[in-house]
Amino acid sequence: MLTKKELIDYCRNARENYLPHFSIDCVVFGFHEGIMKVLLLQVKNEGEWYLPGGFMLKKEPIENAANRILKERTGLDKIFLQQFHVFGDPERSKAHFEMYKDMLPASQNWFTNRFLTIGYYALVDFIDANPTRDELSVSCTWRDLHDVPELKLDHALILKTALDTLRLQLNYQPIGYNLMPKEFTMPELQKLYETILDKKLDRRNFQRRMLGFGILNRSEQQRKGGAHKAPYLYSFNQENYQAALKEGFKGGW
Amino acid sequence: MLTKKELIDYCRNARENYLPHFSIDCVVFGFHEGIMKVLLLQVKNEGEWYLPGGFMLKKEPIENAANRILKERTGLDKIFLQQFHVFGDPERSKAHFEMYKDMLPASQNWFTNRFLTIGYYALVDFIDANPTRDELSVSCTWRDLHDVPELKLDHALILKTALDTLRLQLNYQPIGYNLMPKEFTMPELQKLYETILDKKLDRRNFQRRMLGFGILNRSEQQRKGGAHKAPYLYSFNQENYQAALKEGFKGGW
DNA sequence: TACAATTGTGTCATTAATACACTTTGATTT
DNA sequence: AAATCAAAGTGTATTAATGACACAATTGTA
Repeated sequence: MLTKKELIDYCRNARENYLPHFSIDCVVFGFHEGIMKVLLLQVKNEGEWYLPGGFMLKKEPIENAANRILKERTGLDKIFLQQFHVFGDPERSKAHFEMYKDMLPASQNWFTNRFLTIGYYALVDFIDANPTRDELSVSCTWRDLHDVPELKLDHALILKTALDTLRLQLNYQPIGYNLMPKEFTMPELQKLYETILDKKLDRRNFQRRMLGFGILNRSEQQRKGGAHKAPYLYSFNQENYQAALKEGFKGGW
Repeated sequence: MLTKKELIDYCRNARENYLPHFSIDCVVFGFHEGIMKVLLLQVKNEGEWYLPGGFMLKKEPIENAANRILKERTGLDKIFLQQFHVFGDPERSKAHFEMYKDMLPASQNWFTNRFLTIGYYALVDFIDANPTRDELSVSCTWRDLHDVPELKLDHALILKTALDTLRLQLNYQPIGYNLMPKEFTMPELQKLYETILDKKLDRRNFQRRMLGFGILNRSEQQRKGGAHKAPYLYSFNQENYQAALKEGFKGGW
């Protein structure tokens, strides 16, 4: 919770620079070696958690704002980022900013505004990220997806919707480009899918299907050094990958 | 184009009632007997066309606003309505409201605001609808999807995105509930799909697949009176239909 | 040198999708 | 009343995709 002075400064700055009534919330999914986490921030003095988010500069494209917010929290740039829904329940933020209600008159109080939030989800390799808290939080950390604490506002709904959308997306979009190292093995890629879907897949059928998409190049080299049979290395075929991102995989009608 | 007096009234009313910077645009697809149209309005004195849209009351849920706008333009209620994207290019409305720039100071001029628009698409039977113009338009009419005039703002992009989303949706969502009469024949339903996809489908394979979804009940009766063999009548199985709307049809992983 | 663990590859059975062909029916024509 | 036409019902052979499963190959370790 902010002090009155902090609140005044925060609100003045916000009113000057940001488009009112809009916020952006990012569900940042972090992957690495079969682990899936989500980036969360913890509110100062309260212990509650929330999704990384922020506001849009008055003349900033939405996409840029989402990228900027993501860069501020993770240091990462040019990552997979996708708008998936707008959450606009008029009461969505009311209860959570009650405490600021009497500190400032409503006309100056940024937090008593109604906010609609545009949900984005991002996929990153959490090894590359450098989680950085914002001015309202005490910490910014990766949390295991199976161990997500209570979230404030409607952020639990936002997270769930993002996950549902991501899983649906797997059916007609390639993923993995900046989640995997340049070269990776098929079992490694499979682990990514299993992690997102939270279920085991058959090794052989996975390989067949994945190769069928035509977005992988197999290197002549193999990954030596493991304790067992050396797996082949693959990389994404950029041309086909980008094409598939646009066109989507086959599908239905 | 509005006169100065009209502009002043319009802006005063808007500022009092609506949430600034937000608009909603609806792509209303109208179907009937194998014809697919889209609802468009024509600007007063200009001839340009645009999608039905409007603003959100200060405390109104987004969904309600979209429904309200749709009801105002079509008289229809409780129809399939789905949010699909937010369009937020900071310059998206600039050029189109140039003419109002000098009529009113920016602080009072609703149109010089930056607007982000939330795109919804709706599916209706255009026989049921009663197209009604809004105060900025001279007419509100159904236009054949193959004969869409030049649209103002980014409405051509919005329309295209809606259509792409709808076609994708067909793969994992049932549609047709308020587009078909209570009872309909399989060829009639097929025509709906063909119209949306803009391509011919095989009669026999369509039937097999559609029945496989399990959302249809076949009536004992047949539709007599046609010039040829009497087709069976089907209706949607509400329980399964609603379930499929929520769960989606099977699909991939 | 045998072993354990992991990867590569293949096959069979089942299901889904595609491409067709023939029969049935009911009004219309002769 | 019989023949005809056009639309609808139903079926089948072929191909492709998916799911379930088995075995051989490789590599470091015991």
